[in-house]
Amino acid sequence: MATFTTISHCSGCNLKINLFRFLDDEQLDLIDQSRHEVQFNKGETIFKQGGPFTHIACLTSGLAKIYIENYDKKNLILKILKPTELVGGPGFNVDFRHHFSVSALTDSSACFIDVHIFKEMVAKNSIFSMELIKHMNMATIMFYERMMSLTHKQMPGRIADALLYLAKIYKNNNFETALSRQDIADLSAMTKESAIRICKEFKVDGFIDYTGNKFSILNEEALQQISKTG
Amino acid sequence: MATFTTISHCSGCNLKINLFRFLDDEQLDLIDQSRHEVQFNKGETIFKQGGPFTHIACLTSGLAKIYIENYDKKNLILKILKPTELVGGPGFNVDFRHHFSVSALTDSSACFIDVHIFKEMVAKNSIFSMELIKHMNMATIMFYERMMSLTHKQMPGRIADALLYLAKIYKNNNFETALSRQDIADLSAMTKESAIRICKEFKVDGFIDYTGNKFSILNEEALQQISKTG
DNA sequence: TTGAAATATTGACATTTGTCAATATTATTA
DNA sequence: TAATAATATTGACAAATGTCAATATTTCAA
Repeated sequence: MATFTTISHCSGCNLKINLFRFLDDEQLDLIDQSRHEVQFNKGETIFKQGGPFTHIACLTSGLAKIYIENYDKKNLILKILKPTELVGGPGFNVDFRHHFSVSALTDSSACFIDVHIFKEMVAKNSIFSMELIKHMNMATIMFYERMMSLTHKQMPGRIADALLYLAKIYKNNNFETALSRQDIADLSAMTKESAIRICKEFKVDGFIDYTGNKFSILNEEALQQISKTG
Repeated sequence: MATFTTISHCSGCNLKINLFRFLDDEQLDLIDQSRHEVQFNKGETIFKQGGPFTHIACLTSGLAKIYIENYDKKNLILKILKPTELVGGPGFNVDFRHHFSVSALTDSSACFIDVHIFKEMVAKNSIFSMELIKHMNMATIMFYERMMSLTHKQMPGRIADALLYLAKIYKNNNFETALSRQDIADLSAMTKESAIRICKEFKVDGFIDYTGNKFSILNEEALQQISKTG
């Protein structure tokens, strides 16, 4: 079960969060008063697609996946969330519902900030709102790349992208991933069988190696090339 | 060649543009002074991907496509732009470059607004900035749907989506489209041959009819169903 | 009006990708 | 620890999709 705890103060944490740099002390206090931290176990849902958008979350530890759920079972992972990234969603100022789900890939903790208070910050602090817009636009730019990768590359290119992305997430070409094979498939818009097969090919070709969930990228240039070729 | 003209005043036009409702008269005047209108011939480029993002555009007549260009030749049409929609892009507040191209599908005209002035409006008018955020988020929500359609549906589902989208653009189930078959393919993330084949199937099945670029949706429910089924 | 040039259509075929079922491996719990 | 469930892997096959080439049709300019 998710449990509640309290950590010191936002100000100790906020330096890492790009956006909150732009709040003054008073505003930061206001956020600090309203926030609360929640612990999540691996697999637990942080935001549920379709559910009410009452809080912005900041992942403070662990790893989470942001994904769109489908009528059938085919999910699409939009992004892997790592500390100390913020997650809200496009329901902000629209319908205040979640348009994706977020769930913990590992035991995690997240700070929740009341969206009304967040909204007030945006309305009252124009520097903050300009930065929020920048933040949203950067997400959109990444999203465009994602879209091109998923719609215009064949499976090897998409798996190469996924592996390079994971290496970036883990900040290392050797990483033990919390993602299942199905997650890797959901990140690459293909079936898990296909994802497994392409990974195996890369392994046979000597571009990567792995045992279980421990991956090593042995030839990053080759993967970059495959990513480009599509 | 594109030519310059002048029309009366923004205030005559702004009622139709959701966003500009939230500017006061003074701000509207400021925009009015800086704006200029340009005529585009069919096929001409309005914004070029990679180029400098100096102006926001508002399509005042005609139809345009917003698309991402690829290293090879495979473009992806993100959306069809119709009057009187605004187009800027995610380069705003980020790198002030265009991350997609926009080109006229028919002879068109567009008003250009200096992005510095636009930015000032956003910074100075919090209602306007909140609405801009809403506007951006609505685009993102539509984009998510697009992404799921393109990555998780098979070709018939994607073509059904494209045809239903076009009917919405033209506000009629009978329309003569300015899109080429290649455009329809670029909207559906497939080759033009495949797009043609699926359209033909729909025609044989009696769901649609067409001659040249004149399309009729005869059985919208069937298309909706195919869209759902994937 | 006529002849390029561009666009659209079709068919044959190869390739890519998904499906399904069988089996192996790993994690979890009684 | 053994049994069970969940996850991962593999192979055979079917279905979906792209490629290429040939031909038809339309558009546009001289």
